[in-house]
Amino acid sequence: MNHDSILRSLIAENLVSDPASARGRLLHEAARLFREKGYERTTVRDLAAAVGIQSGSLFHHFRTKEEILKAVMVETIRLNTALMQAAMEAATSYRDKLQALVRAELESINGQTGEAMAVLVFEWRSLSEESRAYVLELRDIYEQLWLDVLEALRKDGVLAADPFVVRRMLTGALSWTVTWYRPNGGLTLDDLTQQVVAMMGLAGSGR
Amino acid sequence: MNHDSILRSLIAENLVSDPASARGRLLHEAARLFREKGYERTTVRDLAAAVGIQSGSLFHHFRTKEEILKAVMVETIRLNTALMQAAMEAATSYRDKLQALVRAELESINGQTGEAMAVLVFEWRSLSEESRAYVLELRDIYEQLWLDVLEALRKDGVLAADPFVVRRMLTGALSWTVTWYRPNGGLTLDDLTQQVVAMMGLAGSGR
DNA sequence: CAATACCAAGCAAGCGCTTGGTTTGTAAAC
DNA sequence: GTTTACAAACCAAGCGCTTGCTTGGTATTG
Repeated sequence: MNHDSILRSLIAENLVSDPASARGRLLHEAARLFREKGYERTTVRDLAAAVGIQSGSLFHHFRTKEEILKAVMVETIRLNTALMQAAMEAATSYRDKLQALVRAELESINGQTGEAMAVLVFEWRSLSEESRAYVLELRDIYEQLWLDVLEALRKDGVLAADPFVVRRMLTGALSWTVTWYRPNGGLTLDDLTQQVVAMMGLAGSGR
Repeated sequence: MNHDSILRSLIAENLVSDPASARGRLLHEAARLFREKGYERTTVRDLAAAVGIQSGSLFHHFRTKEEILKAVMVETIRLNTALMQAAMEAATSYRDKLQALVRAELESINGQTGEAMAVLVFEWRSLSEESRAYVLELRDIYEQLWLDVLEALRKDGVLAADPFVVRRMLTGALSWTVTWYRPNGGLTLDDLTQQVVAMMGLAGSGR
């Protein structure tokens, strides 16, 4: 299962919007603007202008501005959970599974869904109580993928530290790359992946 | 030089505000509110109410709301740069210096200045162009402390990875602790420091 | 008696969102 | 193959409210 076929099946199940649809294009522009200026500094007029409609017309697609933020986050988590699951299942050893997870998360943060991932990291405070609860629920599924692999590595004696702590450190380190990593800086995502794995004393598993 | 004496000398040089002064109390409350709700969602009325004055009276102390954000950030960097410098100079070996830096940064993120540090991480987009340039200038001084130590460790062959990459990964991992670490969770900052150092293959240097 | 710190009141601008009505796309009815 | 029906998509206008900030005046302090 490659990136495109996973995306297509999620669209078919109505779990994420088709990027070509009106809704999909709006969500893409929203992610870009939220990332660039922050949710609060982005006005509904900005959002509307970005897709070439009047501000009032937005409210035929979403009931509130916050619902747009929620949709950006929810669809991003859904897509990346699916991508991550596929990347992980393709690997055989737990060491390779971890490397696949790191690579996939770096990809999701610095690739196509990067803007939306940054929104997910930086704008969660602008969510309402209920939206936040729902997003956290989805995030837990995502996080469990990591913990399963890290716990297996620990049982095998490959990992000495607490899986929870390690996962949290990795979350910070990887998501922070969004603030500094630039693909055309001579450093590939594979290079980065290698450095991270090496940093954990798990180097030498090939690339 | 301990924490208090460093703070006092910075106050004497007018580089940070006395926490007991009107300005200092306002900045402390501002950091708390910016952290809790975000800069944009915090109104000047919120800020004024937090220190028990009218919203208009704020503008006798600061010309704009943004100037308050800038002051929170600038004073926090100044204080933590000084604290970090002291912590580092107290250590003898480079390995111990790194451990001291990690410990000091965890302290700054999760201790007294934690709220302000979180603001520094999450709210920089709300700064004006000029303020941002100034804050970045101060940050560069701070970052150089880290790079000097990491580069020395690399020359000694203790560290295999690129100091820039390592520092950035550490920045992410450590600043992210602000979102999950709770001191009364059975995990001390010393424990965390140990785990970080161990994660880098530099364990066994005592605590 | 000057400077500092504050209050009470409110302005202009920008905000999310609503409203009433028009255009566009689609598909059945004739 | 034109007409009719109807919903979805959109526009133009603007309402009600909140925002950062200003103003003119009054205590408080050394």
